[in-house]
Amino acid sequence: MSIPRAKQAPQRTRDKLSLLRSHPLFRDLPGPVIEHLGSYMKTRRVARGTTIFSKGDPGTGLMGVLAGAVKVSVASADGKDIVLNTFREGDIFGEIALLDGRPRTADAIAMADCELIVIERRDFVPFLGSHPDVMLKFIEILCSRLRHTSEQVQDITFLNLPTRLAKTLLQLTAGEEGAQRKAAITQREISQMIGMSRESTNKQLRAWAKRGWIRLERGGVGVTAPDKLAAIAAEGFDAS
Amino acid sequence: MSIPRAKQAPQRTRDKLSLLRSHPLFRDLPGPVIEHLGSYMKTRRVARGTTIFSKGDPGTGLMGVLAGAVKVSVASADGKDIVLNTFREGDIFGEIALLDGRPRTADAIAMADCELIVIERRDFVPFLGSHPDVMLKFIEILCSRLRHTSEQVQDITFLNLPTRLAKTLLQLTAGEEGAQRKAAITQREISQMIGMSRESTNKQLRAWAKRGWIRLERGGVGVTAPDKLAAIAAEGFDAS
DNA sequence: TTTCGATGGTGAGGCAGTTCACACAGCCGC
DNA sequence: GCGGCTGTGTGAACTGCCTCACCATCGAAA
Repeated sequence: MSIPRAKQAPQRTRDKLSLLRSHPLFRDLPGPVIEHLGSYMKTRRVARGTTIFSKGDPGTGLMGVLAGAVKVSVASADGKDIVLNTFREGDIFGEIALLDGRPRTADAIAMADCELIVIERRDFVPFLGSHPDVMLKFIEILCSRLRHTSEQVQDITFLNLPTRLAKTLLQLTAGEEGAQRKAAITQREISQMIGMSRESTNKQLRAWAKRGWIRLERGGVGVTAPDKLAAIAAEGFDAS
Repeated sequence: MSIPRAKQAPQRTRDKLSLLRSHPLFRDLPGPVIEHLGSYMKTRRVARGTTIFSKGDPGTGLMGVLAGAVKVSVASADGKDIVLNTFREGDIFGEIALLDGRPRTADAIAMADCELIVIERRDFVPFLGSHPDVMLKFIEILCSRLRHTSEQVQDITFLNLPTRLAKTLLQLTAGEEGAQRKAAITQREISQMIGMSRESTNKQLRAWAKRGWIRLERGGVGVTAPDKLAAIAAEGFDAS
């Protein structure tokens, strides 16, 4: 019943080729092409907390998550962090630097032990040039990223702490319908996702825990009353 | 010496084909292809304040600015606005809805009298499919939009009012080196670009005007001491 | 087993920026 | 040339969130 420890070995639920075959980006490609791509890929295991790439690095390639979870964040001059995006099993990331060849604009850090795939830019770009259908898929991905980031701008400017927190908790635990919606994440990371201080975030979480809407554990949150949180996320204020 | 009124008729400094030929998206295309594209385009004149498209509209096409300026913004439930992006002569916008076919996620409003070009999605998508090189250009554009929006997230979360304001004033007046860097824009619009209240923005502007760093007119700002503003934008605080 | 870093919990105090309530100037249309 | 609208200017009161300064607990490493 407890939230799975992040440190346990990542489950190898899929391998390189299986990720390719099931990912929308490549799903429609003929088998030989997928195997060809697979030969370019390397896999990389990283432990929780590891920096996968840093802001300013030359963007060497495209990354995919086979197992684990990754956050993409930036740090301010005075040590604060904000999370721009998170990725989990089956997602790909790092496509901006891959596509435009410019330096990475953020850090990528493993939120749990991860297994990643890496495709180098020098291998991928020529492939891309001869596969317009894949380019179209990338365009779709970029568009959805853009919609996501622009929603983040709106959330930050329009919504207050409880609203943003409720929204984020629901997103974090989405996909685990039924029994217990829970997520393995520290409160500090949550605070960085919503762009608020750890202390303020903690106080709001406690308040909801006291009402029985969520359950708090070390390194994890469980949502027990998604409807209450959804109401706050929608109303824009905490109608206790 | 005064800031040009926004209401004056837009100068027709370029026509449809000239925009196409000079825009990075199409520059490298052969002449006949450009003329082919040109036959799909319509032009549209809109007065300052006109809503060009609204959030939720089906994304019917790609827009280009022949003359004037356009802001893309979203409104919150309680009437506040935030500007996500601005476009001026030679820019194209509305490419997200064009490319992924989903509804517009923001409003586009003419900041001055404008002349626009419009290419319908149904005309453009087939063209795109047979021009991978143009797709690559769009990928570049999307990447740079993404970098811009993610920088906006960082600015909002990390920087205070003076810093964001200084940065924005410099951007607004960039490109007008030498004599007088000025921009025709209302203070309310500036406040919406930096995501702060009009009142706070006004007070900071006045403070700088008193020091002689900027000049304020009705409907415009002139930057007289760009170096001072650059210092604030860099330092992150107002070291008077 | 002890120590130490990472995580979570909590209250007091401060402040940047908001909200509200005006007042006043230009500009536009009639 | 007269309302009315838009743009600007300004102060007082308020407030959400941050900062700071702790302490408690857990887990892993030494």
